[in-house]
Amino acid sequence: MNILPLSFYERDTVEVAHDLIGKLLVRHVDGHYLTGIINETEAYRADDPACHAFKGKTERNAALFGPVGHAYVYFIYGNHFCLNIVARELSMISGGVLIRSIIPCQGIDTMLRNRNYPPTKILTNGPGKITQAVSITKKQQGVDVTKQGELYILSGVTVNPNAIHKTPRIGITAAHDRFWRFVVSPEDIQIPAFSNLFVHGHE
DNA sequence: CACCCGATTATCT
DNA sequence: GATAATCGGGTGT
Repeated sequence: MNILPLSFYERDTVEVAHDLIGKLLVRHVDGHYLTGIINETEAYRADDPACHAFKGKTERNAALFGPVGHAYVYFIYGNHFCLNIVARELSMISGGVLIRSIIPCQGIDTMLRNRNYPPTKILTNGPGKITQAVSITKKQQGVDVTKQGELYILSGVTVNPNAIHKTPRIGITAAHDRFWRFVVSPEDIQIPAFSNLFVHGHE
């Protein structure tokens, strides 16, 4: 179980979005580990009208132009935070991968409390739900997820490529011909019984 | 389960 | 002043 290195994120944004499926998102907060397998992502590339960075750099989207492997967090609809990981080829000026859904693994009790006890099935199946469940706000703006700290990503599990579906991205009208959303149903992810998915720390 | 709609505010024009 | 990479509650099938 290894942390994903910088080089993982220094590739085409769409490729990284695809490859993040099956990886383990780890949030370490208040002495608790809150983790889940990433099962839905979307790519947003600089050359793409749907990307926040398409029209250039602003205060809000600045992190998208920063170093790869760092978090870009934005606030939307007056209520919700959404988590992206900056990823791009060196030739691209910006780009990021929106984490849309995770399968809760560790710290489910805390995540349930953070979300006011919904059915576990819908605990973290949306970008705004994930950030609420694992306590991510703009305080995590720019966090380096290639370093073991408050937020990072581990290698996770292997996913059958045939189980990963490609669709247009959710909630946008621009560039609907780009199938840059990647999703796999929880049933199609094998989580080994005696897996090393459990993250251990000093508690 | 599918669709519809209102809430709520940081950010940009 | 308008907009938004969403959510949850409501209604109807």
